Amino acid sequence: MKPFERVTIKQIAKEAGTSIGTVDRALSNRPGINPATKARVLQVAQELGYTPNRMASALSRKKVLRIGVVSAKNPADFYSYIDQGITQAETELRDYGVVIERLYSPLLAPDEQRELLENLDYTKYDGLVINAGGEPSVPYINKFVAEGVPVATFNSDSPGSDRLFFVGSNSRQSGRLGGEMMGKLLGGKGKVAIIGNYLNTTTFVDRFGGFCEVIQREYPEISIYPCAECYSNPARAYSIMAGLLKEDLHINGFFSTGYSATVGAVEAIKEAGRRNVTVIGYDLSESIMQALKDGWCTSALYQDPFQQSYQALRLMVRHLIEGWVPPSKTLFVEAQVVFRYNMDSYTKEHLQENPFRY
Amino acid sequence: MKPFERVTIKQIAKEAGTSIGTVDRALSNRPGINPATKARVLQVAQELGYTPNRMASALSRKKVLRIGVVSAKNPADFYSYIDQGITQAETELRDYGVVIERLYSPLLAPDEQRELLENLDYTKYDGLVINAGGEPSVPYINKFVAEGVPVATFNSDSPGSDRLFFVGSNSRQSGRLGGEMMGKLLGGKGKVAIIGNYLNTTTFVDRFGGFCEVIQREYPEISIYPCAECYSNPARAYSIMAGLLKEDLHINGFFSTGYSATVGAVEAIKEAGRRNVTVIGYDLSESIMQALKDGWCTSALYQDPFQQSYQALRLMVRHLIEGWVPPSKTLFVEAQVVFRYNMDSYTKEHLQENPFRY
DNA sequence: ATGAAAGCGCTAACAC
DNA sequence: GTGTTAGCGCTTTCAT
Repeated sequence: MKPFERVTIKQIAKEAGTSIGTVDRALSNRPGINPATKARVLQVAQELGYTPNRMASALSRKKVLRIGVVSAKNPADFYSYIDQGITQAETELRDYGVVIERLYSPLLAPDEQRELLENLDYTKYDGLVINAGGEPSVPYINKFVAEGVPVATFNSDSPGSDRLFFVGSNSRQSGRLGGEMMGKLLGGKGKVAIIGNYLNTTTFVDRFGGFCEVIQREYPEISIYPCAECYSNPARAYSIMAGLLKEDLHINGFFSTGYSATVGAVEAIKEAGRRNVTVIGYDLSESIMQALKDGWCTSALYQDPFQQSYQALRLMVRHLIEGWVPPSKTLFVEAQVVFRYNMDSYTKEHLQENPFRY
Repeated sequence: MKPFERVTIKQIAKEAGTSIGTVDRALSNRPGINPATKARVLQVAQELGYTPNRMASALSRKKVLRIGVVSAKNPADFYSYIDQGITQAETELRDYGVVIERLYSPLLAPDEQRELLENLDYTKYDGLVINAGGEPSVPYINKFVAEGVPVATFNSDSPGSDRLFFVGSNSRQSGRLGGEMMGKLLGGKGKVAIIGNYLNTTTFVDRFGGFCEVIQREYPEISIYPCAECYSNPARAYSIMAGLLKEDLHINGFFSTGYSATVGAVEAIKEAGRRNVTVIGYDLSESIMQALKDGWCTSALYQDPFQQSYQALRLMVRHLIEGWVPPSKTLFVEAQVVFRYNMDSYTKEHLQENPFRY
């Protein structure tokens, strides 16, 4: 229990033979300072190993940093995890004077997002963190940035935009992982069918591409059955799968690259009672967890939505407070491999009472 | 950009018709206050929805919270990850006036830890976070706690002690996961050999128990070959494995429940050129990652040591500052399933430049 | 261009 | 038992 030991601006002022006001001007890059004094102060700060006290800074700012989070409400199954990440960031960042405002549309549909962004009073915010709706959201993001409000995207990106960074998953990488797992689980031979939500989305293309890359290179005895598209409709995925299973094409593996595709596919396999097929899906929900438990789904690849919103917010605050800039425009959170016996960590109840996520 | 909107003690004081000093006495549970006034103040605080401003609190404390972290240096391969977690916690918690002191012995051997704890001037610390050495460390931990210095353990526990909580992995659960993966990767049949570091440690017993539980219940066609002990010596694990492979007992799976066991086993399999065996190991290192890449190791179960030290520190600070108490004495971090194509996220380089771990 | 001073919300020391 | 006051390190405003 000793007094604070960190270097303060006061010490720098003394050392540099000036006042704390001037030190602040130098450190915070504010105008009204002689370049020579500025250089000297910076030099001293460097030598003393000064690190700013973020708490004192936030306290004296006397203003809150207001951050708007644009996302959706449904399907609640999925978005509640995102919301939990936001809540976590909210409680942690409150100490830094950060206030978060949720701006949710019912769905993450292009129209709904457009309307929301159209009517958004962006001048109220010091930063915007957006679960973006792809191409249609680009002009809005660019406008916000042009007007001086930094934007970060998460979960779903708007690649061409001027956003500062994107926090999400590496689809190509997770596709490769899926390929490897499928290859190993099938013992290197068989026939696998692939079903996706929309075949023309980059998410599908990347997951599919990664999957095929590995299968073709490392598991030549596994063939890939041409893929089907279910338009994010579990019922459609179900009927496609049911059809495939009936034809008996000796398919022993299914790779479904999206949430809805996984739900529908699993349902069909359960209905057909086919225990001898290996199913690798994406994302988690009550129904997928049940399938994991009952053995109708072999494994799920999960890209922790909690982490995506949580980290995007943390980094935006770092940008706003410390002027941090990302090393890359795209920041990937690790995909989690979920089997039956490590599934419990991802149930909603578990997450809610997880002491590490408070 | 508006002024702070949170309720302050000043507002509570005004509302309760008293001074901020009294409010503080009530809120911080300090003596010298009339029970009646205290109740009234608490009531008002409750009504106004007061949340303390941790920044202002840390600032005005004028003291640092000094936390000692007891751990080891070697094998550096492993402990450097633990150290990274400590560094992360250190930078994040610095704002809260937390100073961390590293107290590392060369190895985590009973004698070395005992000596370190014996000579530890625990009165210097507000809290101690210990990578404990099991039973031998219990009396020391109990003494520290008795003398008023709270203790938390991480990575390795001292179960019978008075520590506030333990942050580590759930061995039984990861054993089950290993069993499930082995069962699925072997297509439900075969013979698997198990090798561990010390057969009488709880870690081994739990991992082994979880593994057998699942294999016996769900994969009756898989037989388990009696286990071998390698005393944390890779060379010994190597010779055991080489022997087993030579005898040709039709073993097609290996489950190694510890780091050294995994390293040695993988080496033997590589030497024998046996591609047809499935190996599930524990932990990660340069050599294991190389084996994953070359296909000599199928998958590794990884209990993120970074998270263990990082979270233990965070929670200890929460305890010290907010009086938080854990919901359970044992807090588990999730085991990660690592294959070749998601391995990169766990390389040291990747972790170092990971923007989420700064 | 620079210095002095007020004050953010809280704790701790000191008066009464 | 209670009120008052002096800071913690920083930002901001107002003099100079």
